[in-house]
Amino acid sequence: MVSDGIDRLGFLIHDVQRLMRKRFEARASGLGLSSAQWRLLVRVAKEAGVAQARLAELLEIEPISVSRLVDRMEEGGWIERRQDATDRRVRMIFPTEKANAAYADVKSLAGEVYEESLTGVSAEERRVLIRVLDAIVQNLTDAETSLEKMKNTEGAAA
Amino acid sequence: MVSDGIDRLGFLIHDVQRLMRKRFEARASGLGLSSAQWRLLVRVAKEAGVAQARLAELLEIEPISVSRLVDRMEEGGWIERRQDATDRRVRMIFPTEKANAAYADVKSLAGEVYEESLTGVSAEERRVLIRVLDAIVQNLTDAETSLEKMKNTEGAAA
DNA sequence: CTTGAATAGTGAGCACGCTTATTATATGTA
DNA sequence: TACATATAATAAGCGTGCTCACTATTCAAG
Repeated sequence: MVSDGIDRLGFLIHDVQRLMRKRFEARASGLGLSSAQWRLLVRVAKEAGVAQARLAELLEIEPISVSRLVDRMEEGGWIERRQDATDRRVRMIFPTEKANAAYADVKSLAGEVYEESLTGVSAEERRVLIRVLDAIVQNLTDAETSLEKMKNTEGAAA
Repeated sequence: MVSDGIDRLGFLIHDVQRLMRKRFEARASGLGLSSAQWRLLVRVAKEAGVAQARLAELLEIEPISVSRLVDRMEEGGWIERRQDATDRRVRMIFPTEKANAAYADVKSLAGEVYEESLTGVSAEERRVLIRVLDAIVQNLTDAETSLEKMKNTEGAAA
């Protein structure tokens, strides 16, 4: 069926993501913190000293993307790299004082963007939205995982 | 309130967008068509001869981004630029035969990704999802517009 | 006609994601 | 111990978005 709007799902998600990012960054531009940097900072604030490889898992991006992001954030004074004493391959990531000081402000700023986005959307609709988005993430993550596992099984079987 | 999950809205939207894009491109990689290129192609298929500036409006991206995208799509043989006879500034964009031939296939492929994403999501939940996403786009687009227009005039809300 | 503003498109250069490949270090095994 | 494999991080280079600046062209006054 076409009239249900599902055929626009990809376009809608794409538009919403872009608009929310732009809105957030317009507000946070004074701080010099992008939305990608904010996502990383949330993780680092909750788990100071986390390794880059672990951040890549948590953020579900590639390790190389974390490298570059951390480069810019270190330059911006948001985080710092430290050597792990027991494994010299590892760079542990810590938030700076600047990051800790800004954290609460940026979080409330993000909340404002969410509220602005959801103006006129009922509590029940909000619950459904979050539930469905969670389900989509689950569906696509599962599918990805099973694809990867099939590749391995294929190799073993052959 | 934190426990309703709204504080994760930005992260969720971001994750869903990224996962859907990756999933689409994994399937369309054989064709050599990215999701951004597919978005543009949908517009061009519906309105052959559209100017780049109009495409930028429709896709809600900047004209320079359209330029680059059209460069790559022209090189990939998906579209072609033609001069407008009455306004020599304008480049009119037309789909190629290759694009017309692939259109139905790619569209059904996109539909598959949507269905896969929404596995286990009820018809009612899907309606709510689309409705709320539309509302968010409206809220953020309106806000953007009104911000620009109301830079100097405070108050006087409609 | 001439001038000035608006519009269409593009160049340069940045952020943030990716794939592929490389280096340094750990770890498992013969 | 020595060698193969796995893991952590980075380098090179691409796609897609952006801002800012620029050229070419059209249009609106005068």
